[in-house]
Amino acid sequence: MEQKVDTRSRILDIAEAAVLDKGFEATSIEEIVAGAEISRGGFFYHFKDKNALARALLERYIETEDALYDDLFARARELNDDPLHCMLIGLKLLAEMLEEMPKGHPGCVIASTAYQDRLFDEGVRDLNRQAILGWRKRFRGMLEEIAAKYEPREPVNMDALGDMVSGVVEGGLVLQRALREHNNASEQIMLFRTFLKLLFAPKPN
Amino acid sequence: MEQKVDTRSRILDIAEAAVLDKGFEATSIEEIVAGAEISRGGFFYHFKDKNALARALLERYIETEDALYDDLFARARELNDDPLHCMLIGLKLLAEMLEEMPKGHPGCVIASTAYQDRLFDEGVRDLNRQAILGWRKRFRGMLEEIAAKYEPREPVNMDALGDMVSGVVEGGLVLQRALREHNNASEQIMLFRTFLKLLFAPKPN
DNA sequence: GGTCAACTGGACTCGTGGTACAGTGGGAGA
DNA sequence: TCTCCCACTGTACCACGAGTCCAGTTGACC
Repeated sequence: MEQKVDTRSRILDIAEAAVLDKGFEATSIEEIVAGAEISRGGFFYHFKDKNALARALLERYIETEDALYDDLFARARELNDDPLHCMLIGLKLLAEMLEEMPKGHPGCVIASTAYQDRLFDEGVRDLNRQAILGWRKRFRGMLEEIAAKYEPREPVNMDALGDMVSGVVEGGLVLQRALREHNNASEQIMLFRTFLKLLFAPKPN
Repeated sequence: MEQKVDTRSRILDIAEAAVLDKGFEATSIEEIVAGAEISRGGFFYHFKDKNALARALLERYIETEDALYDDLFARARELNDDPLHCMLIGLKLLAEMLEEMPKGHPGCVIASTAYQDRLFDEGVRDLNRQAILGWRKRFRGMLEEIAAKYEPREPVNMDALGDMVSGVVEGGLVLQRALREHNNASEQIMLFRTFLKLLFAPKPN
């Protein structure tokens, strides 16, 4: 039982690193089994095909990402009870976290699968969709709390504003991947933070 | 001579549509030659391998994208000479353009290649990089013009702010791809526009 | 009539995904 | 201690797509 869990998650670890490094299609089962020191048969014992691997990878990724957001904004809330300040602190923490990663954030599995989605079945695509909708809901909730207290200085679509957190992170990750820089995502988050500050700043009367 | 150009760009047309639809790796040479009604030999006569195809695709994409931005902001400038208003009009036009595409924007080749970049050689990756750096320069220039006239209400990193245009578009495209919605990118651009409005709004004294 | 660019078409190699299945080693339960 | 089953190993095999090689064809133009 221990070994089962062990091998399976070892496969996932190796696969995740490889997929984030060079993309799903470019990662061969051969190199995964070599890295995990198992046989090809062993791989197919755990995952019926590459699609099943993709699904497991996505599930795990979304779970840890969600946990990370939970933790981040819980800490922010401890530091300040005001919804706006809590959001601003949370974003700052997120930006710092992204920046502290020595090689930069590995890149988001979401975007990576979104652009290769025909390789996957409907289930995987739906997982992807649900993850983003989940983040929309999460951030939209936080933003509405803010808006209830501080009237926005310009009219905004709250769903879109909630999406902007994911969008800015995804976009930043695309940039830093393509540019081979390492702090674009965190800078983009900080700009979004500035946007929120301006949007919800109390009107000078 | 005519036929050469004709066949080559016919290949590129078919390949571009297929790549944007399902990703580079998922597009087989078989289907490209079937679509273009040529033989496999004919394909390899024009492109020595898939990498050469990717490069040509990227070059063409970047060229048209640049031309589009040129055109868009030239029209915006005609409508209003003030740098801030010109930028705001240009962004509005961009958002409208994205929205008018019936099936939504096909998705950006940049992001798609960024997440599969190990399939390509250094040249293709560099092309990608240069394109984004070009956009950074373009938008940074426009933003500096604005900042010279309207003092920003919050300190911002101008390179990052220039990148935010690309980032917001790329991020929006990732979202609409994954969500299967069709106006996320344009909404994200409109939010960025609101950000600029707030950032450069003249201070009430 | 000869040359060359732009192909066609077929045969072949190689890497990768995926199937099938027989066998094995070790731990848990009877 | 025997048995069973889980978690594999190892091998053989197929399909498919990328890429190579090359011999031959067609049409334009000098």
